Amino acid sequence: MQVRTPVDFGLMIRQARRARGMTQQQLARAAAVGRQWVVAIESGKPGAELGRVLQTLAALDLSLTIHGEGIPELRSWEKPVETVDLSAVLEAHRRTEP
Amino acid sequence: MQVRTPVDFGLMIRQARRARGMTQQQLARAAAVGRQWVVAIESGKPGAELGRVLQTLAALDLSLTIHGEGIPELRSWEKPVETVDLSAVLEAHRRTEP
DNA sequence: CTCCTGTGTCGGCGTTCGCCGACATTGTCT
DNA sequence: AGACAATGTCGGCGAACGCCGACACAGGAG
Repeated sequence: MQVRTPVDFGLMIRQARRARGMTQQQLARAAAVGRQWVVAIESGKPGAELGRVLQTLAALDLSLTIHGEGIPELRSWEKPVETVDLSAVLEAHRRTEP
Repeated sequence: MQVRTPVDFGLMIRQARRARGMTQQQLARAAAVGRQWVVAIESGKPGAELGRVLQTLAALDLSLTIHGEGIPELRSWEKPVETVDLSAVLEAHRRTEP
């Protein structure tokens, strides 16, 4: 789901919170923010501080992805391990030493 | 690319800005924020306000995606148009009226 | 009906943000 | 060498943030 505005964040957070059966109070504790702040962010407050937003997303186990020109698809440590065709390697080896 | 912390946002924004050959000043103008603010966000300021961050991402033509349990994959208006096998439809029609 | 929970709003307070102007530093030109 | 652009940092100021306590208003459960 794409997010373009603070309101989008609000809707997503509320939706995820409800889906987990959490109350605003519980989410606030889990994210280490005030309950009021949760009310504010869920209503789409544009002035909300980035750090707390990310804390909240983490508390809800939500993940954020960014993409566009000049942005790699994955982080270096997220890169899948290079795959190898083991059979081909063994076959090649057998040919060298029958 | 996944973003978890304000620093991640900073790195991505800087990378995208450079990829577009923009200066901090230009980005600041395009995003309607102060040049200093760009310096701050690129260094990963956690207190940065959400609204400006989104403005900046938009100015760089970057898109944010959120996913997790309870979050739909697409917005309603983003749902791909239902595909139809035109050939099958025509074929079926031919069978009814040869 | 009453009690309780969940949510939204108010005022107050201390902290922090964001903008501006100015300066220092670095790297790249001629 | 000097000149210039780009970046990062400082202080000051007004505005907004976020937390707290308290209250009002549904909505259910007893």
